[in-house]
Formats: sequence, C-alpha cells, structure tokens
Amino acid sequence: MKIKFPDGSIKEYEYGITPYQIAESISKGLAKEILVAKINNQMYDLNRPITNDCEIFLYKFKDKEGKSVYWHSTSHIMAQAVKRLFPNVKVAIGPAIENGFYYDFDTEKPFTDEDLMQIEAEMKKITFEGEPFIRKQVSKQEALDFFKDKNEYKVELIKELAEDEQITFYQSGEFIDLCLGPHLPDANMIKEIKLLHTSGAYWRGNEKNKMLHRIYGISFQSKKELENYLQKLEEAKKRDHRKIGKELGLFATYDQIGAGLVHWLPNGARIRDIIENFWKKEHYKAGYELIYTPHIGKGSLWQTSGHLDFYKESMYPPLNIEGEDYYLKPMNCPFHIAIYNSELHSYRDLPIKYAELGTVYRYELSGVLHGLMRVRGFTQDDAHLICTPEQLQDEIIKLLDFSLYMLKSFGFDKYEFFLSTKPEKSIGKPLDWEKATETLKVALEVRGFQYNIDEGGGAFYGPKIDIYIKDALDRSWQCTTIQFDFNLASRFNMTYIGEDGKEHRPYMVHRALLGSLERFFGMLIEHYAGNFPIWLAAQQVQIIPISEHYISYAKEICNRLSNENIRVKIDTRSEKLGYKIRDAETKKIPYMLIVGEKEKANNTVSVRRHLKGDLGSFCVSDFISIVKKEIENKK
RNA sequence: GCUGAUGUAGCUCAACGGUAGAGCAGCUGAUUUGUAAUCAGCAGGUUGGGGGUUCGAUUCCCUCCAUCAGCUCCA
Repeated sequence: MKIKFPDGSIKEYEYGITPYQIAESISKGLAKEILVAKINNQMYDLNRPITNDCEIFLYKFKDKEGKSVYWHSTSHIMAQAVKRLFPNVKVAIGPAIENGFYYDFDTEKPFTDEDLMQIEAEMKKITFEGEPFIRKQVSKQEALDFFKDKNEYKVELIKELAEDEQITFYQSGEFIDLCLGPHLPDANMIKEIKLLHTSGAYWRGNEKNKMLHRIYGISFQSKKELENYLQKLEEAKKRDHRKIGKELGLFATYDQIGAGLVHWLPNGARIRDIIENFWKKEHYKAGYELIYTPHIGKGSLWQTSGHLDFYKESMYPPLNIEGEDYYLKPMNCPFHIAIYNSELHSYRDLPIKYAELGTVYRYELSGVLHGLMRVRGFTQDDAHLICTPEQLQDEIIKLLDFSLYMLKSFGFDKYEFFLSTKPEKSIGKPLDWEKATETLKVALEVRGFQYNIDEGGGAFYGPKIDIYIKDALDRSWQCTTIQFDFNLASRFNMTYIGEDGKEHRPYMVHRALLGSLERFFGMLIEHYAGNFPIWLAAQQVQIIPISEHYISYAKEICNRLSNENIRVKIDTRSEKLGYKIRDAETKKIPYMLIVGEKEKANNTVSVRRHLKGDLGSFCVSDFISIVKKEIENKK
C-alpha cells in the first residue's frame, strides 16, 4: 500500500497497518504524541487498520483535531462515570466543543457540585483502569435493537441515519455508546480532568423538547496545561466588565428600573462622551451627515418596513396614543428613510450617508441578558448609506476601510470576517440577494481579507458582512455589521432622479461599526482590563500633594493641566503618600503626579505611571507635552 | 422564556428558628506624611419585594423581582 505524507513523500506499507504503527515507524516520539489520524479525509482511530492507498495526516493535542478527539473521548469517560454512579440516567449526546466537552443526561434530579466531584473522581478511576476504546461496526437494525427500550435519544438519532450508512459503536470498559468516533486508543491517555459546571439544555436545542442536564468539562495531558487553562479562566473573570464596571463606577443596572436597561455612571459616561466625539468627528470627515430621530413611530411605519412581519418577536408591545399604535424602535432605518424620502434627490446628491447614535429597544429573553453585552435598550452607531448602483462597490470597500480604522483606533487589531447569506425567513428577490452577496464578497476580496461564510445567517432584509474583533485574551466579539438592504428601498419606494431625468431605485446599506456603544464599551473594558489608554481614561491625571503644605502648588499644576484640556484632579486628603498612590492605582488613573518640597522648589512634578511606577521628575511643560502626545497617538 | 444556583451595610463576605457581624469604603478627630493601606472614634441594615407557616422568620414554604452558569437568539 502506498501512503502519502503531508510533506508529499510517499512510502510503502503493509496492508492493514494502523496509523499508530505508521507513526511508530517514523519516530517513537511522534507515536507517543499523536492522538488521531486523517486517512483520505476521514478521521481514523489510531488502531484502525488502513486498507487502501491513501494520504495520511497525524494529529497531536496541539492540533484542533487532536484536542477534539481527546475531549470527545473524555466526554465518553464522563458518561461512563455517570452511568456507574447513577445507573438510571440516560445519556443523550456528548461532543467536544471549542474549549472542552459536554455530555447531556436525562435525569430526574439535576447534578450538584458534590455529584460533579464524585463523577470526576470516578472518571479518574476509569482512566486508571485504562480500558481501550473499541470501534464496532453495526447495522442499523442491530443498533436499533441494542438501544430499543433502553434509550429513546439514541434510537431517535439512529432512525435518522440512512439505511445503508455505516453505524459505529464505541466501547470502553462496560460502556457502549453510539458514536461516529474517532477516539483515543485508550482511557489511560486522558491525564487531567476538570468538570466545570452544569446547566440545563434542551434535547437537540429545541425548547419544545425535554430539558436535559448538561455537564461541561475539560481535560489535558498535563497538570500544567490544566492549570494554565484554569488560570486563563481566572484572568477572564478578573477582566469581567461587570466586575470592573462596578469597581470603577462605569455603569449599572437597577432592579427597580428593569433588567437590561443600562445606566452610564459619571466615569463611564465620560468615556462614552469621548468615544462619541471621536466617532462624530470621523463621520463628518468621512462624508456622513449626522441626524437624530425619535424613539417611537406609528405601527403603519413598521408595517411598511416589514418589521411587524419579520421582527415582531423582538419588539415591545405598542403604546396606544389617541387610538393609534406606536412602537418603540428596534432599528433606526425607517426614520432615516423618511428623511431621505422627504425631498427629491438627484444622482448628483448620492451617495447620501445618514449617521446616528440611535438608541433602540429590543425585547430579549430575560435569561440572555448579560452585563453590557446583551441588553434591552442600546445605542447603535448606526448609519444608512444610499447610493447608485455604480457607487455601490466602491462604497462598500470604503466602509470596510472605515470600520477597520475605527476599530484600530480603539486598540483592536485582530479581526475575523463573516459573510452571511440568505436566511429562510426573508424578503426580497433571489436575484437581488445574489447581487448583494456578490458585492460584499468582492469588497472582501479586493482588500484581501480572509472570510468565513455563514450560510443562511443574513438578516431578513439582506446579506451582511460581520467583523469580529479579538481582544487581549484572544476572545472574539461581534462588532461591525454591514448589511445590504434592497428591501426597504422598495418598500418605502425610495428613488433618485438619474442622468436620464427618470426615477431610479437607489441601493441602501445599513451599517454599525462599533455595533452598540454598550457592547463596545463592555469589550473595551475587558480588552484593557479597565486600564484605559489615556485618551479614553475618564480621569487622566491625579495630583498627589505630599502634605497639606503643597496643596496650593498642586492647584497651580492642576490649573495648568486643566487649561490644556487634561482631565485632572487633586487628592487633598490628609493621608500618607502610599495611601493616596494606592487609591489612584486602584482607580487605574494613568498618571499620578507627586508634589512635595522638592518639586515645589524646582517647579517640577514627580511622575508615576499606573502599573509601571515611578518615572522620575519632569518639568511641568514636558509632562504636558508627553501626555498630549500620548493622547494624540491614542496610546 | 426554560433548567439550576444565588440575593445579608456603598463594596467583599460571615452568622443564626429567638429582633445580624467583620474588613474595606464613608464621616469626625488626631497625624503633615516621599511612591500600593497612619491611628482612634462614629455612623451605617424593613437580611431583594410581597405573602404564608410559627409564640417568634433574616433563617422554613410559596410567589414576584433581580443576578449568575447554560439552553435558544442577537448589536
């Protein structure tokens, strides 16, 4: 048999050789590390004989494929442990996920933390027993017979498989499960296991189905890796915007006012003001007109826009005013279109770009609300771009550039692009959808951006490009969305007068760059862990007089900085220096200026940088220019 | 919305079927300080809201609200 390796080399092997033996023939080290193989695009267990000429890939834990198998096998071990401890529990499905694995169980009483500890201990026992994972091929009938009367979930899964499909069972010890595989050679390869938490999950994600109990966990090959992972979780917890938001007085929600309704506290509001000012300035520069529109509008408006047909479940019930229904706006588009339609437009006026920091209200299920990330009222940095067909492609490319410029300004420089296509529930002609999708695609390709396609993930009114950013912990967040919209233009009968003197239909693109100010702020907080760059910091400088004798000198400095538009305060409390420094550090104020006898005599300040410490003494004008430069560079 | 957990002072947390306690923050006073916590005193709570059981509830039960981990969905 000829076997081709990833480097292109081809070697001859005996019929029936296993991937493990092949790895062994290359090196003992490799054999020790590999977890799974891909044979002609099919994932193979390491001990599954190869019976054809093929191309082979071998995967280790560091590979996505390796991790996935490792975690999937761990989920089987978990199911096995659960079956040992709770024999009446039925197992449903248990895949590997991005970070670890889960398994869903049908059980009367949910798992407690003590149960998790017990299960974890049992899993350790199973890994010590080290039984091999054995792959068994069965017919559909055999499979059905096996699970009949035992487990309706497996029966349901099997029934959906094609008649002639190869069905496989995997057995480890006494535990047999329907499973496509592949798996690790044996349970002993799983070294470190941690069960993380439990939750409810509907069978097949459908709320009409029975609620199952899910256990999440993760496993690694070494204690160190597990510790690193847990540490990363800790780090994420420390950066949680909800925690930092409370500590720094950035934002709050209140029970008595309502869930998901955000209050921007003075420090957070100051940062928002800075973001908004920057945003407005850049939008004017980029040729946008800023507008403001109302928060409610008549039902007929939302009927025309299609929102009442396609978006009603996210809208609040109407307010009845003088016999007329008014709805809180879930989007800004109809208002922007009304402004456009209020006068006649020549092709010479286009493109028209209306931008608005528009506050919208959407009904979100109470269970999904989350800090600033998922709320019920939020402000989109919205804009609608209305242009001729000729301008379209160019405008989309400009938009991509503008988006990235904005994101970069806030310190985000890693992106992922998603192109979302026509969903099932949609309005508009298929041909329009095709054209729109193509325009977005071309824009991405012109800029050379790699992108993923989210099939059926578009909005009901058009295809879209979403940009996800990666933060300091490498987590992805959805930010920019650029959404095509052929439908509203025709629903509201938008037109412009062309060169030919006739009416034409313009194209419309709906976009939000930061997404929503609330979510974006949440991302900023977590990205910077609350240590905002100086241009964003609510307070930039804290002046700390060493004792009351230096307050007047401190005030002098404070005035000079204030006059330069630097956000500065003085700590006049009669506390020791260390106390005031600690306080300023805790508040994450970028610069502390310590002033005492020495500074007063020499007309200087002692500069301490947040998280960095003492930088030595500077004359005030030098300090001002350093700070101004830093603000200018958005560092 | 659903499953499970949680809700005690501004914050972090403790305690209990017999009307709640600490640290930090706050206030007052003393101190006048050199790069991450000076000392002392004071004040601070309808134990998330409502209802029930009980001689007595903050504790047990019900219900509502909110939060957390998920399911589902999205900016």
